[in-house]
Amino acid sequence: MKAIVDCNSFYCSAERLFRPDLQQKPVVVLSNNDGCIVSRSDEAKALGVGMAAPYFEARPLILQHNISVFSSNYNLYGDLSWRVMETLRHLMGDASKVEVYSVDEAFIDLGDIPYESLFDAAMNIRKTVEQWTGISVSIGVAPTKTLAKLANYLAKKNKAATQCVTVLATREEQVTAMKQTRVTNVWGVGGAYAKKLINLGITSAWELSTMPEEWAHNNMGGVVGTRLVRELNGLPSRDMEKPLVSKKMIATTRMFGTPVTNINDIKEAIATYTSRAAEKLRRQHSAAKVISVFIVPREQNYEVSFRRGATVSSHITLPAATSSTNELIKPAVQLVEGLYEQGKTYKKAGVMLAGLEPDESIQGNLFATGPQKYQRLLMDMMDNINFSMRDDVLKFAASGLARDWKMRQELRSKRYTTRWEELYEVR
DNA sequence: TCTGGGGTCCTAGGACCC
DNA sequence: TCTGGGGTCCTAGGACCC
Repeated sequence: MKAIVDCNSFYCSAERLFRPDLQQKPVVVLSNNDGCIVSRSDEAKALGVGMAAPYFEARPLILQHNISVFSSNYNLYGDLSWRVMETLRHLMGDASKVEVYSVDEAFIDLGDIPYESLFDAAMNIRKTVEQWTGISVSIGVAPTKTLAKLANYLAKKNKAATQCVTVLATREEQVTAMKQTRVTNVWGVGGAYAKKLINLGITSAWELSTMPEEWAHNNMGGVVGTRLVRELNGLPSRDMEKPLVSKKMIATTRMFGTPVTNINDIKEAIATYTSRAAEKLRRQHSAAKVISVFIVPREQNYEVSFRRGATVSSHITLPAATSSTNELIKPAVQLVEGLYEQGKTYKKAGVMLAGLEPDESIQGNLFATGPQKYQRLLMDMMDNINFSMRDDVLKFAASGLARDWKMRQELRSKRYTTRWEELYEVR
């Protein structure tokens, strides 16, 4: 049996942990650039705040009901996430039985716990996590990951009745649950597949489970579709996965705080994103061989598109993989010159590093001269200082000083658990 | 009128996830 | 005026090989 443990309104719960006055009160957390709402407490949901609603649209409602608003505080969420996952690993007694799936979710391998004990086991996990970390979670238990996600969906949907734990151990329980669940709420069914399915008159998870595997293969992304149908039928087709040692791609992309027309501003932003991406690269001891850059212009014709114009991107394959910021900034900034068009207004840009390899296996560059040996030392020193002091004490000149394009983040709480200067104070 | 049968590797793009 | 950011997996199709 497998379980999925999912933190309830994670970002909101994290904010409330240090603001006990907000318990039982409506809270929302915004995406980067304070763009849209990415987490809502139950109270905020009940007041009608939509998921992923643009902040400016939800604002009247927020003011009307005095809902508390926070900008994203990823230092805080990252640290609390780690505490939750550590608790799960401790409870399972074996880290390999816990697969961290996202910042607020983990799959757990419950092994052969007898059916009648599953609910109590899950409840014990739920209560321990809450007691040790202050974060409340919901748990779905079933023979496959997809059914566990479905169980979790039902647990969250009716917290009072389920106490945030749903077990789908028998086939009868699974069928009943699937009949109650719309196909759009199945894990792995997104917008495109949902449209196809509904056109065919398939509206419930159960109906999807009765589709022939061959149909799923031909219409829902090949093996992905086959696996999905099998999982709904209780046949495990997605194993527990080993923790990913290192990422296969690293991206840093941001909306601009205000739209940008000047190429130098874009270059500064790209240089800054490249520095950030290179930090991530070094943290996982990788080096990148491919760097790509994209910029997104604002749509000129507002009638046609409410969002953005066509993204333009291009990439360069480097002669040798590298993890040093200055070697990456140069090609990145060059790419901007090829993409930028005079007279256009841009609203977003990003850098992606790919072709990643372990940094100890970088092929020696035949033409390397003395100073290159010290690159790594220099980078390590920069990373250490930037981490222990405040962000970006040390940076490359290409990143700029004024940074008019920097994203908005006006309502961020303190980084209570990761910065000494921002510790919680008790008077 | 006729035009093999395998392979591999790479990239772009679609779909999904939280 | 204002709509996020960071990932993964899979497939199709082209280039190239013998």
